[in-house]
Amino acid sequence: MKLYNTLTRTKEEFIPLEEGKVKMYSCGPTVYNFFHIGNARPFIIFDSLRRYLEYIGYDVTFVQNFTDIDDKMIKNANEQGITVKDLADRFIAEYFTDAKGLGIKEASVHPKATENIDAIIETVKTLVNKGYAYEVNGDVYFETKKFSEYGKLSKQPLEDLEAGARIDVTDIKKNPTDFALWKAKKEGEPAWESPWGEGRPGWHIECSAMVNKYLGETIDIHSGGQDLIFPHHENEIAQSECANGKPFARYWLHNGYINVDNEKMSKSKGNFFTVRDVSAKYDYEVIRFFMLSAHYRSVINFADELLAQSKAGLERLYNCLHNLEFIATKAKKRDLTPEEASVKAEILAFKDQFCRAMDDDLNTADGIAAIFDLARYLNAAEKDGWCLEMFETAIGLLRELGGVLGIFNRSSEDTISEEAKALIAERKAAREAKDWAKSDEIRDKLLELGYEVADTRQGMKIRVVEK
RNA sequence: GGCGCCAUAGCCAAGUGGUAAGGCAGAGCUCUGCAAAAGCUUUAUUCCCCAGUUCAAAUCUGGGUGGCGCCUCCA
Repeated sequence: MKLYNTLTRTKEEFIPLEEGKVKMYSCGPTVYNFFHIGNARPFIIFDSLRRYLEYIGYDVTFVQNFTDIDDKMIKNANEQGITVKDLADRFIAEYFTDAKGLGIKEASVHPKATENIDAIIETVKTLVNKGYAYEVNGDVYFETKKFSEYGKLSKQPLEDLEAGARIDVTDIKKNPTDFALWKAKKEGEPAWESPWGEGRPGWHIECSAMVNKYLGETIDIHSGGQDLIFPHHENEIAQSECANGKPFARYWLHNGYINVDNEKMSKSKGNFFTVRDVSAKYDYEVIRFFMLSAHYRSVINFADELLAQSKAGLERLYNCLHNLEFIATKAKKRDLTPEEASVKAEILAFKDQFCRAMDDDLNTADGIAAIFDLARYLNAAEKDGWCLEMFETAIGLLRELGGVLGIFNRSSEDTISEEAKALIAERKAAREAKDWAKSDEIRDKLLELGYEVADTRQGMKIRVVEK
């Protein structure tokens, strides 16, 4: 598999440090609010990468943190008159609700900064002892000048960064590009004991410390949004490589932004959407499918119309799947005929097409195209006499490939009310008796309840009407 | 000023040297008690513009034009 490495700005063949195993870290959310669709992109993308790596046989250890202590956490907790911990607990729970909806698997570990203060302090101590960091009035700063490779990820020479850095007259740092590892306690802030007095960790250090603790000194893949390249990931590299004296992450992966009306989504512009809000109109799964319909490094635009397009496309795939599952119930179990055997081989060839796409820097757009090609092939195939194994092959492959992308999680039954189920049964009987008047009457009744019925060759189809 | 990305049909989007994937929408057809849905077929002589390299360019090179982003918390 090839992956685009931000460190080298090229696509490289992915070779893990230890054969068959992948250690992967992805920067998680700061839990002060519901996450928005911009946050959702890396969650979905790198979940798909993880699923694909597992699919092709790797044993993946995936770590994603929760930043549960920082300026935004403190500010929001104060505004709401609750503790930082209460705020964190609430939005960690909300994270899991949305993540589950989006089909994002739980990480192997979801460490929290506040539960790893010891590891953080240890890392800061090491950096101070080795002369990479200095203390001023209870703050500890990393001295960027001491790390000659500083800027290697963002390809920004230190001099240029300094020239562009904001100069704050009250700044007590030696250099404008130095950044905080530890912040001295201010009034009303949560704090922990440390060799430099009471305080709390800086933002960047938590990731370095937790990567080290849960995955080790050198990991295979580190991922996140493009806007984390500088300064966050640059700083992580500086911290970890100076503390450990070893390479930090071998492959750096960064996803592109989501724009709204062609502008970056941001809170200051007021043009952001939380996943929770969007999920009220479009299924979580539609949001996920939308995110995967373009290459992860490209900028994508977010618009209602585009979600509607994704929804229609996903529906096409579901129709194919459900139709097959319906016909399969009538299939007989017997050996494959020679013709069936060759059709089966043609079906399985779509798996290769899918993997070729995914192997090329996680080209999910092409991967989805492979699934659409498979769906069209299956729709057009003459399936009347197929034996059970043929259906199992077709359905199995659809679910298998869909599973790598995290789709096909919908269960059709659970959203239909008991009342509607009774009416559906009644209508079925009426139709068998060719009582069209009654059939139409029940159809109208169901529509009022929010269910649209359609009579197809495969029987009665029920769909929940647009929310 | 430094670093970087993008421009392909009405819309979305792959393809990065060998003669334009896929999806949505549209059109035609099939099926059908009705309605609807679904399925099949079809839809770019052409890839922002100009010049160049090449037997061959959407793909490479140079120059334009337009758009976006990072360098400050940010996915």
